[in-house]
Amino acid sequence: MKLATYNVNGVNGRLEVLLRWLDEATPDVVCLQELKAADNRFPRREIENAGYSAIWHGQKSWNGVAILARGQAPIETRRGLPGDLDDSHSRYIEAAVNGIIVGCLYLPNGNPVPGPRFDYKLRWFKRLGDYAAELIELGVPVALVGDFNVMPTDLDVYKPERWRDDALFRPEVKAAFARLLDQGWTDAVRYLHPNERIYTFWKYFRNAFARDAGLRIDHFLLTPALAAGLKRAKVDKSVRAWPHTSDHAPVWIEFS
DNA sequence: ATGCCCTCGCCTCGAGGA
Repeated sequence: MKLATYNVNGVNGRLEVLLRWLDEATPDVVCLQELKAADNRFPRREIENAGYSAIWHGQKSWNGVAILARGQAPIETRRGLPGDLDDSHSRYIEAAVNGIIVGCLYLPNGNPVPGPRFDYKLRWFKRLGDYAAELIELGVPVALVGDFNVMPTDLDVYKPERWRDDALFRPEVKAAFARLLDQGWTDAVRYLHPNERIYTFWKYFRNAFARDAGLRIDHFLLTPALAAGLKRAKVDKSVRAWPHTSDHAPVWIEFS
């Protein structure tokens, strides 16, 4: 099974790039983030014509997540993270697909630090941790996939010293990610490539992609049974160089 | 220390992104 994640930065503005990548990469299941589109603006027909069924949780202008599956319909199991009924951001959707549970998430950015946005990020991360603990206790195969907006270690940042005070790299945020690993989740890309510099995002500014000034912030967290079957992991870096591309590249893993 | 670029909205600049 080939499972992918792609922060598209606007699903309609990015539709041509998304469809081209789906055609070339043919992932079985795809988690999308930053749709930046209301539910009725999701390009369902174009994605179905590409061979994918989808569920999505949209929002006008901001956020928005979706799960796509090739040749089958994802069965929605959750929409929105538990723990705060007043949370209006569309940042989590979950489905049963291909015999596993896939949670697609877009964790808050959190900048500037300090401030209400950073507080919201920490609260959201706490809710994710509480829910992830429940999921892993179930003993069923689960993948938590998406844009976590955290670089877990110095190896995941082109210039760590420049990012120390940023919401993506603050100690509290790295600690929240580490707590997920302590629960028993496996960071799939890092597990397969323990010492490699791997980035999934490059700013649009300052020619960051050409300089390879990147960050690794898009992740796959796997329960033990899924991690045991891991075969490959790759960033489709070439997509980041396409015209009108996202600032993130698609990332995928393969497992049995 | 800041802006660099890019998205969306109802809009030709502002907010947010990371």
